[in-house]
Amino acid sequence: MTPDLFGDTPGAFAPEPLAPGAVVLRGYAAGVAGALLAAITEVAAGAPFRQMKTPGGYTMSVAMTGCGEVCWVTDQTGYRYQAGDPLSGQPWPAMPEPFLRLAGEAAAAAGYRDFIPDACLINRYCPGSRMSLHQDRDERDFDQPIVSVSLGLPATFQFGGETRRVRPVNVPLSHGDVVVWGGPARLRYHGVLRLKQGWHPLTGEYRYNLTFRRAL
DNA sequence: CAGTACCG
DNA sequence: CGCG
Repeated sequence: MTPDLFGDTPGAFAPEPLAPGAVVLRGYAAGVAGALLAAITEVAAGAPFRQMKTPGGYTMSVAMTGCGEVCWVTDQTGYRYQAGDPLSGQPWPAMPEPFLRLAGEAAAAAGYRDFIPDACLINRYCPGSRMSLHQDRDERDFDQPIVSVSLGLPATFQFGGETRRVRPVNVPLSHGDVVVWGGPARLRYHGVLRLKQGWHPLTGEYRYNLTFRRAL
Protein backbone atom coordinates (compact mmCIF):
# COMPACT_ATOMS: atom_id res chain seq x y z
CA MET A 1 0.00 0.00 0.00
CA THR A 2 1.10 3.54 -0.71
CA PRO A 3 1.93 5.77 2.25
CA ASP A 4 -0.30 8.80 2.50
CA LEU A 5 2.60 11.16 2.90
CA PHE A 6 1.58 14.68 3.76
CA GLY A 7 -2.06 13.71 3.40
CA ASP A 8 -4.70 13.75 6.09
CA THR A 9 -4.94 10.05 6.74
CA PRO A 10 -2.05 7.95 7.99
CA GLY A 11 -1.66 5.34 5.26
CA ALA A 12 -0.82 1.75 6.02
CA PHE A 13 2.65 0.70 5.03
CA ALA A 14 4.44 -2.58 5.44
CA PRO A 15 7.87 -2.21 7.02
CA GLU A 16 10.38 -4.84 5.96
CA PRO A 17 12.22 -6.12 9.03
CA LEU A 18 15.98 -5.74 8.83
CA ALA A 19 16.95 -6.50 12.41
CA PRO A 20 15.34 -6.00 15.81
CA GLY A 21 14.69 -2.26 15.90
CA ALA A 22 15.51 -1.73 12.21
CA VAL A 23 13.23 -1.69 9.18
CA VAL A 24 13.33 -0.86 5.48
CA LEU A 25 10.38 1.12 4.09
CA ARG A 26 10.58 0.39 0.39
CA GLY A 27 9.60 3.31 -1.81
CA TYR A 28 8.25 5.22 1.18
CA ALA A 29 9.60 8.61 0.04
CA ALA A 30 9.14 8.13 -3.71
CA GLY A 31 5.97 10.21 -3.80
CA VAL A 32 7.64 13.25 -2.26
CA ALA A 33 11.03 12.86 -3.92
CA GLY A 34 10.48 15.94 -6.08
CA ALA A 35 9.85 18.12 -3.03
CA LEU A 36 12.82 16.61 -1.19
CA LEU A 37 15.17 17.18 -4.13
CA ALA A 38 13.96 20.77 -4.54
CA ALA A 39 14.67 21.31 -0.85
CA ILE A 40 18.14 19.82 -1.25
CA THR A 41 18.85 22.33 -4.01
CA GLU A 42 17.69 25.13 -1.74
CA VAL A 43 19.82 23.96 1.17
CA ALA A 44 22.86 23.59 -1.09
CA ALA A 45 22.41 27.15 -2.32
CA GLY A 46 23.15 28.35 1.21
CA ALA A 47 25.49 25.60 2.35
CA PRO A 48 27.27 24.08 -0.63
CA PHE A 49 28.27 20.43 -0.85
CA ARG A 50 31.85 19.87 0.23
CA GLN A 51 34.11 16.88 0.78
CA MET A 52 35.15 16.87 4.42
CA LYS A 53 38.35 15.47 5.86
CA THR A 54 38.46 12.67 8.41
CA PRO A 55 40.60 12.92 11.55
CA GLY A 56 43.03 10.62 9.75
CA GLY A 57 43.54 13.29 7.13
CA TYR A 58 41.74 11.56 4.26
CA THR A 59 39.19 13.33 2.08
CA MET A 60 35.82 11.62 2.06
CA SER A 61 34.53 10.51 -1.34
CA VAL A 62 31.02 11.61 -0.42
CA ALA A 63 30.16 15.33 -0.65
CA MET A 64 28.15 16.62 2.29
CA THR A 65 26.03 19.49 3.41
CA GLY A 66 23.20 19.71 5.89
CA CYS A 67 20.49 21.64 7.59
CA GLY A 68 18.83 22.03 10.95
CA GLU A 69 19.94 23.45 14.29
CA VAL A 70 23.22 21.59 14.00
CA CYS A 71 24.93 19.36 11.47
CA TRP A 72 27.50 16.61 11.68
CA VAL A 73 30.95 17.70 10.53
CA THR A 74 34.39 16.17 10.46
CA ASP A 75 37.87 17.64 10.13
CA GLN A 76 41.32 16.78 11.39
CA THR A 77 40.12 17.65 14.88
CA GLY A 78 37.45 14.95 14.93
CA TYR A 79 33.74 14.37 14.50
CA ARG A 80 31.10 16.59 16.04
CA TYR A 81 27.79 18.33 15.62
CA GLN A 82 28.24 22.01 14.93
CA ALA A 83 25.74 24.88 14.93
CA GLY A 84 27.47 26.79 12.15
CA ASP A 85 28.72 25.83 8.71
CA PRO A 86 32.54 25.74 8.93
CA LEU A 87 32.72 27.10 5.37
CA SER A 88 30.76 30.26 6.04
CA GLY A 89 30.52 30.60 9.79
CA GLN A 90 26.79 31.04 9.23
CA PRO A 91 24.03 28.89 10.73
CA TRP A 92 23.00 25.88 8.66
CA PRO A 93 19.87 26.37 6.55
CA ALA A 94 16.68 25.63 8.46
CA MET A 95 15.22 22.15 8.19
CA PRO A 96 12.77 22.25 5.25
CA GLU A 97 9.21 21.34 6.23
CA PRO A 98 9.02 18.34 3.87
CA PHE A 99 12.13 16.95 5.58
CA LEU A 100 10.61 17.22 9.05
CA ARG A 101 7.35 15.64 7.99
CA LEU A 102 8.89 12.78 6.08
CA ALA A 103 11.30 11.96 8.90
CA GLY A 104 8.56 12.01 11.51
CA GLU A 105 6.16 9.90 9.48
CA ALA A 106 8.78 7.36 8.47
CA ALA A 107 9.94 6.99 12.07
CA ALA A 108 6.34 6.48 13.16
CA ALA A 109 5.79 3.90 10.42
CA ALA A 110 8.81 2.07 11.84
CA GLY A 111 7.41 2.22 15.36
CA TYR A 112 9.29 5.25 16.71
CA ARG A 113 6.83 7.89 17.85
CA ASP A 114 7.38 11.63 18.10
CA PHE A 115 10.68 11.75 16.25
CA ILE A 116 11.63 15.39 15.75
CA PRO A 117 15.08 15.60 14.16
CA ASP A 118 17.24 18.64 14.80
CA ALA A 119 19.89 17.68 12.25
CA CYS A 120 19.85 16.43 8.69
CA LEU A 121 23.08 15.38 7.02
CA ILE A 122 22.80 15.40 3.22
CA ASN A 123 25.22 13.07 1.47
CA ARG A 124 25.81 13.24 -2.26
CA TYR A 125 27.34 10.16 -3.88
CA CYS A 126 28.84 10.17 -7.36
CA PRO A 127 30.06 7.01 -9.10
CA GLY A 128 32.92 5.68 -6.99
CA SER A 129 31.74 7.29 -3.74
CA ARG A 130 31.34 5.06 -0.72
CA MET A 131 30.84 5.25 3.03
CA SER A 132 32.85 2.80 5.04
CA LEU A 133 31.37 0.96 7.98
CA HIS A 134 30.76 3.23 10.96
CA GLN A 135 28.49 3.89 13.93
CA ASP A 136 26.35 7.00 14.42
CA ARG A 137 27.41 7.77 17.96
CA ASP A 138 27.98 11.51 18.13
CA GLU A 139 24.39 12.16 19.19
CA ARG A 140 23.41 12.71 22.81
CA ASP A 141 20.33 10.52 23.06
CA PHE A 142 20.58 7.02 21.65
CA ASP A 143 16.90 6.48 22.43
CA GLN A 144 16.20 8.54 19.30
CA PRO A 145 16.29 6.61 16.02
CA ILE A 146 18.09 7.30 12.76
CA VAL A 147 16.07 7.86 9.60
CA SER A 148 17.90 7.43 6.29
CA VAL A 149 16.33 8.33 2.93
CA SER A 150 17.68 7.20 -0.45
CA LEU A 151 17.15 9.32 -3.57
CA GLY A 152 18.38 8.79 -7.12
CA LEU A 153 20.80 6.08 -8.12
CA PRO A 154 20.55 2.73 -6.33
CA ALA A 155 23.18 1.61 -3.84
CA THR A 156 24.01 -1.26 -1.54
CA PHE A 157 23.58 -0.46 2.14
CA GLN A 158 25.51 -2.53 4.64
CA PHE A 159 24.02 -3.21 8.03
CA GLY A 160 26.34 -4.80 10.56
CA GLY A 161 26.38 -5.38 14.27
CA GLU A 162 27.48 -3.42 17.32
CA THR A 163 31.08 -4.45 16.66
CA ARG A 164 33.08 -4.60 13.46
CA ARG A 165 33.42 -8.35 13.86
CA VAL A 166 29.84 -8.96 12.79
CA ARG A 167 29.61 -9.57 9.05
CA PRO A 168 27.28 -6.92 7.58
CA VAL A 169 24.13 -7.81 5.65
CA ASN A 170 23.89 -6.24 2.19
CA VAL A 171 20.65 -4.36 1.55
CA PRO A 172 19.94 -3.05 -1.96
CA LEU A 173 18.36 0.40 -1.77
CA SER A 174 16.52 2.26 -4.54
CA HIS A 175 15.05 5.70 -5.05
CA GLY A 176 12.55 6.46 -2.31
CA ASP A 177 13.59 3.72 0.10
CA VAL A 178 13.82 4.68 3.76
CA VAL A 179 15.77 2.80 6.43
CA VAL A 180 14.98 3.43 10.09
CA TRP A 181 17.01 2.02 12.96
CA GLY A 182 16.84 2.62 16.68
CA GLY A 183 16.34 0.89 19.99
CA PRO A 184 18.48 -2.28 20.07
CA ALA A 185 19.78 -1.47 16.56
CA ARG A 186 20.70 2.14 17.25
CA LEU A 187 24.46 1.62 17.51
CA ARG A 188 24.90 -0.95 14.77
CA TYR A 189 27.62 -0.40 12.22
CA HIS A 190 26.47 0.54 8.73
CA GLY A 191 27.89 1.83 5.45
CA VAL A 192 27.39 2.11 1.71
CA LEU A 193 29.31 0.19 -0.97
CA ARG A 194 31.01 2.03 -3.80
CA LEU A 195 28.36 3.60 -6.04
CA LYS A 196 28.11 2.21 -9.56
CA GLN A 197 27.83 4.50 -12.53
CA GLY A 198 24.33 5.14 -13.76
CA TRP A 199 21.68 7.71 -14.59
CA HIS A 200 18.49 8.56 -12.74
CA PRO A 201 15.81 10.79 -14.31
CA LEU A 202 15.54 12.95 -11.17
CA THR A 203 19.13 13.08 -9.95
CA GLY A 204 21.29 12.33 -12.99
CA GLU A 205 24.58 10.74 -12.06
CA TYR A 206 24.07 11.16 -8.31
CA ARG A 207 22.63 9.43 -5.33
CA TYR A 208 21.51 11.57 -2.39
CA ASN A 209 21.04 10.34 1.12
CA LEU A 210 19.24 12.26 3.84
CA THR A 211 20.13 11.17 7.35
CA PHE A 212 17.89 12.55 10.07
CA ARG A 213 19.08 12.56 13.63
CA ARG A 214 18.24 14.01 17.01
CA ALA A 215 21.69 15.27 17.87
CA LEU A 216 21.05 17.48 20.90
C1' DC B 1 38.34 2.62 11.05
C1' DA B 2 32.45 8.27 8.29
C1' DG B 3 40.07 6.36 5.52
C1' DT B 4 43.18 3.74 1.81
C1' DA B 5 45.85 -0.28 0.44
C1' DC B 6 46.15 -4.77 -0.71
C1' DC B 7 44.92 -9.37 -1.81
C1' DG B 8 42.16 -13.57 -3.27
C1' DC C 1 40.36 -6.02 -14.03
C1' DG C 2 36.38 -5.54 -10.74
C1' DC C 3 34.52 -6.85 -6.51
C1' DG C 4 34.39 -7.40 -1.62
